[in-house]
Amino acid sequence: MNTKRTLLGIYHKLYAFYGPQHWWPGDTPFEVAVGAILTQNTNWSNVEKAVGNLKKAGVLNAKALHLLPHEQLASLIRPAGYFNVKAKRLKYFLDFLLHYYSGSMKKAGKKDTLALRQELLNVNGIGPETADSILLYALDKPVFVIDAYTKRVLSRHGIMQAGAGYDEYQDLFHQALDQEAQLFNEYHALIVMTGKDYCKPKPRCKECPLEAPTLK
DNA sequence: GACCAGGCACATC
DNA sequence: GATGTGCATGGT
Repeated sequence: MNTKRTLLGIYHKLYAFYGPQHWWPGDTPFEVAVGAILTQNTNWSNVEKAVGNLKKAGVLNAKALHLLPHEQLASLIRPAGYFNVKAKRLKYFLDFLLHYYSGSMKKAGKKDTLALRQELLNVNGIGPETADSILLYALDKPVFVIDAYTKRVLSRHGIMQAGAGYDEYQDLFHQALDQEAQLFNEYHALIVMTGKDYCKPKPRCKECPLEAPTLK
């Protein structure tokens, strides 16, 4: 099987069907990074409410957010769910960003990509998907983001084994595609779009594998 | 009322 | 190393 051709074929099909996605919805790199933490296992519309609260309160910047007491921060991001956990995770990220990069995403973006990725992974509350979302969507680095949808779509089509890990999925895209942030940006966003059309795998589910209409 | 959503850390085996 | 569990709101 020619993986490169397969992945490019899927990309073009999705792009033709859905069109450009213009991700990530966020005004600044910092807002994108905050959104990446808030969206963990959460519907985006809930994240929008939380981000809206932060904006309305005038605290959507590293220093102000860092000064906010836990209870106030948790209260503002409540609509995003897991608000106590996410308040802590935001604080850990802010500790990191302020300490090493003076709170500046722009400064962080000047660091070597793989080195910065490792630094982000060392922050409690930032795992591979969140780190890569920040690198790609906030800092425009060519790092492919793997999420539950990516795994579902690729495994459902037999391109990857269902049990494969994050790095295996990511390697597949990195090896098959040109290292272009814009391509990775659009492709992952399109996978999320079509991924919503795939049923979540369940034990004894007779509908699986279900192919999304766009890929048939 | 059940299920799902753009995860992650931690405990336990 | 693999598996299970807690975290929580809001839409369908």
